[in-house]
Amino acid sequence: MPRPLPDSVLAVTDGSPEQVRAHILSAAVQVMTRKGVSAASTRAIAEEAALSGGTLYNYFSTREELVARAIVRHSLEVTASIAAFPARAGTHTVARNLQFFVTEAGKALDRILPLLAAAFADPGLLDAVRREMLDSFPLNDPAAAVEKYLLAERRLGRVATGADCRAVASILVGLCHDDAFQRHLHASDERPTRHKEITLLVRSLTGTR
Amino acid sequence: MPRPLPDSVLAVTDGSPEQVRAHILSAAVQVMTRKGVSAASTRAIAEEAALSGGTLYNYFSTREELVARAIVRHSLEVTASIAAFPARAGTHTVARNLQFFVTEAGKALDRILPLLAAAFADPGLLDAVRREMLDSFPLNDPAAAVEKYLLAERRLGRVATGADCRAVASILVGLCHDDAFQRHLHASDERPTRHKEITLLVRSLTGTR
Amino acid sequence: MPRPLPDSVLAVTDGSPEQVRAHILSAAVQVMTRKGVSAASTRAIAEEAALSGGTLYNYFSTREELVARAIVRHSLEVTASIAAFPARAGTHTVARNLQFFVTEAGKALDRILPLLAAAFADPGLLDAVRREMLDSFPLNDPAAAVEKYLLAERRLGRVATGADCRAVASILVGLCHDDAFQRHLHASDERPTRHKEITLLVRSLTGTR
Amino acid sequence: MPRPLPDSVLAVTDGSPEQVRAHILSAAVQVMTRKGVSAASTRAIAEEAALSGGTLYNYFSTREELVARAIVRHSLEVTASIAAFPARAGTHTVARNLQFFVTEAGKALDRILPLLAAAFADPGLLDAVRREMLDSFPLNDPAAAVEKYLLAERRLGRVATGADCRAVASILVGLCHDDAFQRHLHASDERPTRHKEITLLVRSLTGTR
DNA sequence: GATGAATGAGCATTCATTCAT
DNA sequence: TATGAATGAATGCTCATTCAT
Repeated sequence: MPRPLPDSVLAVTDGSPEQVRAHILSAAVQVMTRKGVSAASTRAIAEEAALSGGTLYNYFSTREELVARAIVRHSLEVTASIAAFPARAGTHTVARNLQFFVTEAGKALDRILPLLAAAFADPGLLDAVRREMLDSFPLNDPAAAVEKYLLAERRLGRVATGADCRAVASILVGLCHDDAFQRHLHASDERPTRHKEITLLVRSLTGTR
Repeated sequence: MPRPLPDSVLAVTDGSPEQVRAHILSAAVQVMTRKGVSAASTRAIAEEAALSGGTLYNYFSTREELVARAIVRHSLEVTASIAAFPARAGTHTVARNLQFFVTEAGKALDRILPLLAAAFADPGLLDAVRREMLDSFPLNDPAAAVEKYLLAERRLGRVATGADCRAVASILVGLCHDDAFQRHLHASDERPTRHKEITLLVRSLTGTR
Repeated sequence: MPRPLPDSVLAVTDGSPEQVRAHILSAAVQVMTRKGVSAASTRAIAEEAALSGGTLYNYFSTREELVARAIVRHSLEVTASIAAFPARAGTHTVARNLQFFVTEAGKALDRILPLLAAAFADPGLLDAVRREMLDSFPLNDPAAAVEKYLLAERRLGRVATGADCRAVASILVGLCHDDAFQRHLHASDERPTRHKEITLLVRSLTGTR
Repeated sequence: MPRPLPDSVLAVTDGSPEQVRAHILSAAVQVMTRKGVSAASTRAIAEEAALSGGTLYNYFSTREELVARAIVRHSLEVTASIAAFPARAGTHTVARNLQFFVTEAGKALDRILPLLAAAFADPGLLDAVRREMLDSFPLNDPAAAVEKYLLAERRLGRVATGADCRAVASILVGLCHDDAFQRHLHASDERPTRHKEITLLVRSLTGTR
């Protein structure tokens, strides 16, 4: 019988469907990152959002849709900083910038991986995530950001004209994925610097021997 | 009606504990790959194995142990062929061999990724997988296999003396991980050839420009 | 079909949480007294209450809590009449009143004993019962009621000044326990009158020989 | 396929059905007293007896029969010492002897009560226990032992001729039951001496005021 | 006889979803 | 429109019992 949204919700939203939806998604992200995706039951999300369980269904049609949307939204937020990477062109050294990317992308992946892993483990959820990604496009494409950065450096003359920027970008992102994968698999906190690989790539980019 | 294993099980095993255990693990892998790890309930596994639910517990002490063992065992089987990769040293061309590796490792990863992802999504299961991996050591380490291959090529003179074989191996494996990740995330069947990246790596290996 | 309580439940409650809780507790008592505490599974209780199994958990957090509460509540109800016993002081004869107590307490114990026995047999349940008893205090203490009655009789002059009322009360309650125990152990319906023991006690109380 | 009983069993029995049965009952008693009746699964009993689970069914037709028999046997053993009580007639003082009885019977009841409680909680088991008791008759009847003791004292002149020995015996046993009951219900280790009640009884026995 | 694996009903509990209020 | 109680299927796991060997 109680009609208005609880005060605690109105305190952080204007009560509009969009904002309430966003509020619920934030709650879902909170729960998922704190306790894991499997702990993100509708009850837990509703509690975190300070809403009744039934209310969720006024904003999302199933738990799957809600969780998928939360995963994608969180991924977008976490990778947002990557969009700024091309702006580093011309600053520091190329090697140091690539190193920086590996470190930052690594941190971002650490936060995303558990959520995407949960999606990979559940075909229905994975489908929902895919649908959601299509709607949310363009996703932050890390390889594209790196390529953009390298092309800028090429224009600045800090990278050889013939360098295959796309290939180097792909490789760099691959390294990040590998690192995150290994870290999770072996419960390691070590964050490899990838010095040697970056050196190899820089040589390739600059044409030095 | 308690005693003999059902005919359907005896048809594919000799009834020995080892084979029954393997049969159950196969059933678990079947279910997990077909329906996702989250659908691999004890009931579903028992049904797939054509066994009663209680019987599972004569062979495994918890569902977690059973699933973890199935994941690790499947991973070992799928990556077994990688151990043979170093033997390609001296055959074909280095580029073609690396290409071959990317393709084969990609196929293997496609089969493993969903299972490992499920482990990543469930802390308890991940722990069990780690324990299981320790028992099953040595795991097939793809980067080590590639490095071994490259070192052999260097001995054969097909790779420059100064080439950083370890770094190239790391990069190659990173590419594979990235490919598999992208493929799963986007439900793609495309298998990128990674021609350009391999070219870059070969140049680095041979010291050509 | 999720929402309203079934008609059969609304027929005996007003639908308020307190009454539904009481209804569930009654169902639990029914099952326990009819089939034994070991048969009081959540399913059986839910069925007796004409509710879905999950609904129980909206009113009690575990089966143990539910069963313990049912046991204590039932015990309180059954022993409620004992609180009125002291009011008999001055009426009838002391012997007849003690006889009356033995009979009434015996009937009450017959209904309680199997439930308390079940608690004795299950450490976890026993703990829960103890906790519940603390909350429900003051429990009806039969010995205290008898002592209170005897002290009143002493004030009225129907019991000798030097009589040890506490000791007599203890003894009387002990007789009741013994009777109930024997009755249950031997599936007997016989209700011993305890004439001779009461005579002995009355002599002690009145100082007659 | 293994035919003979395991060595560990043959080490403590002669392999005859009676002794094997007794061995199994001992194992059951061990488990029940150590872990509680609810932990006395057939598996646990078989393990304690160092026998295969199926073997139990060559000696007992159901778990219920086995457990009931173990309970009754244990009760007989524990109360065996009571048979010796009448021999105390003429020694010490009557009061002290009654005190001794209360203490000893209390200890015995503490060991029996959890087992009988479990039986009271489960109608099927209780029936089995009753059947078993009929077969095992005569049970050690504590009240009868006390009465026998008191009659002997009467013959010795330490108890008045007119004393109602039967009634006093009943009362004393009732006190023991009550004590055990209270102890279990309140998780108490206190063992009340029952000084005042015994004094009352002794006065009744000796005709003193 | 002794074995121990197979059985499947049974257990307490959780959960996404619904819908009368 | 928000609520929160009702639902009942599903979960991992245990257990007494059977019976081919």
